[in-house]
Amino acid sequence: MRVNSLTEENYLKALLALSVTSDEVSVNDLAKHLAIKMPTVTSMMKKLAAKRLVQYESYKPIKLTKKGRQEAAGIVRKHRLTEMFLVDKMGFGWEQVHDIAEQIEHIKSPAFFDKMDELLGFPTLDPHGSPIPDKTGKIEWKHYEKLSDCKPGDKVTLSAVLNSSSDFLKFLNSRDLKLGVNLKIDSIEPFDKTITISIGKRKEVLSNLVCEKLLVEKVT
Amino acid sequence: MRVNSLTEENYLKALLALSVTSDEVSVNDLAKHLAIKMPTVTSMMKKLAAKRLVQYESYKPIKLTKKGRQEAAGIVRKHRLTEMFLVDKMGFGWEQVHDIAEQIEHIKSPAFFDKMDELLGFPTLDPHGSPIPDKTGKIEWKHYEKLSDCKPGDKVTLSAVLNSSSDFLKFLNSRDLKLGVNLKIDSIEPFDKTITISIGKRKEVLSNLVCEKLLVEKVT
DNA sequence: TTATAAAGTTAGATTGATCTAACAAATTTT
DNA sequence: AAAATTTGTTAGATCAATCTAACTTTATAA
Repeated sequence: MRVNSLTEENYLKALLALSVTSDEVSVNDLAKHLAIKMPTVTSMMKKLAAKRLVQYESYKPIKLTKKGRQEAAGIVRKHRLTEMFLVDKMGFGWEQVHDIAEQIEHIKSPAFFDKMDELLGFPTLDPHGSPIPDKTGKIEWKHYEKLSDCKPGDKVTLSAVLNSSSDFLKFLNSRDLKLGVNLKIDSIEPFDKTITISIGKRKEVLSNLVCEKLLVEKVT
Repeated sequence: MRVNSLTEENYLKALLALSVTSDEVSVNDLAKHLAIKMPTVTSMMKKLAAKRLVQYESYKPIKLTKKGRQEAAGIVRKHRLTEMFLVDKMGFGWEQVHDIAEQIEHIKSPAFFDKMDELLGFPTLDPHGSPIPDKTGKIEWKHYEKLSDCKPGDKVTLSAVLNSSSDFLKFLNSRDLKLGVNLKIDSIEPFDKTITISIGKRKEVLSNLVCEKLLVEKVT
C-alpha cells in the first residue's frame, strides 16, 4: 500500500488536470483524457479508492482525496522541475521538454528532484509559465487571463501557455511569441473571434483556438 | 517489433553483464542475476529469440545476437552517461548515482542523452571507471588488473570499481579510496588473501572480497 | 555406468492493465 | 412521462510477466 505504479500515477495526474474546473471528474472524461475505455477506468477507480487516493461510488463522479491530490501534485512537481531543468540547465527549447519530462516525472528519487530544485534556485514557475507545486502539494496559479477574454486596446504580457505540445510551441516560436513579450490587442473579429495583435511593430493574426491557450497579464 | 519493454531491456542488460566472461549465459545464471525463477527466463528467451535479440534453443546456453548486444550496449551507454552527468553536472557523489541511473537508463529520448553527452564533453569513462559504450555499441575496457591479482611491492593507481552499490562505495569513501589514488601493496596474508596497502603514509587492510572489486593500473 | 543431482522445460495459475459485448442507470429530448 | 441517448458497470477475454508443481534432459559422482 505504499508505492503507486506508473499507470496509477498517470490516472492521478489526469484526475488532477481534469479537476481544475470542477473538482469532480466523470468516468467518461477520464477515459477520453487517457485514451482508454470506460470499463478500464471503472476498475482502476476501485483500486485507487481502496488505496484512499480517490473517492468513488458507482454511477457518481470521481473526486481526488487529499492524499490523492498530494500524490498527483508530487508528480506534477517532478514534471515541471524537470522541464525547468531541461531548459535552464541543459539548453533545450521549451517545445522539446514536455515528452522527456513525461517520462522523468515517474523516477523514484526525491534526492534527484531536490537537487534539480536546488540547482535551479527553487523556481516557482516552469518554462511554460505554469506553477511548480510546492513540496506540500500546493499549486498557486497567478491571476492570469486568457488572451481570448481580452478586449481591443488591451496591452498585455504573455505569461503562460496552456498547451505544452511540441507542435503548439513550434507555432508560437515561428511567430516569436515567447513568455514575457508585450502584446496589444488591435481588433477582434466578431464572427470567429480571431484576434489581431501588435508585437512592437509586427502584427499577427491569431485564431480563437490559439488565444484560448495563451495566458496574459494586463500591463498598465 | 520495434521498441523493447522495460523488462526486456533489463534482460538484455543482464545478458550483456553476464557475457563479460564467456559470451554464453545459462538460464540459471540469468535467473539468479535477475532474481526471478527459471521458467520465467525460458519464456522470455523465446520472446527475445523471436525478436532476434538472442540466440536460444532448448537446453542450450543463451547468446546475445549482434542486434541484442547493441541494444544492451545502448542501455548501458545511457546508464553510464547518466551517472557521469549526475556526478559532474549535478554534484552527486559516486555512491549515490547507481540507483537513479538504473531508472533513467530506460528513458526513450536520444536527444536527452545526446545533450548529456555533449554537456559532458563526450566522456569515455563513467564515475566508477567503467567505459561508456560508443553509439555503435562498442565497449572498450582499458587493460586494468584486479588489486587481488597484484603482488607485494606493486605500486598501482586505483582506476575502476566493479561494484557501484551505495554500500560498497560508502565503504571506499570511508577509507578515502577514490579513483586516481596511488597505492602500494605492502603484504598479502596467504591464509585469506587479505591485503595491506599504503596510501601515502596511511595503511589500510582490505579483504580479498574488496580487492576483487578494485581495478588498478601499474605505475612505474 | 548407473544413480543422483542440477539445470531446464511445460503446464497451468496469478496479477495488472487493458479490451469487447452486453446490460443497467442516468440524463436528455421529444 | 415515455423514448432515445449517453454514461457507467459487469462479465469474460487477452496479453505480459511472473509464479509453483511436475516432468525431462544434462551433468556429476559413486
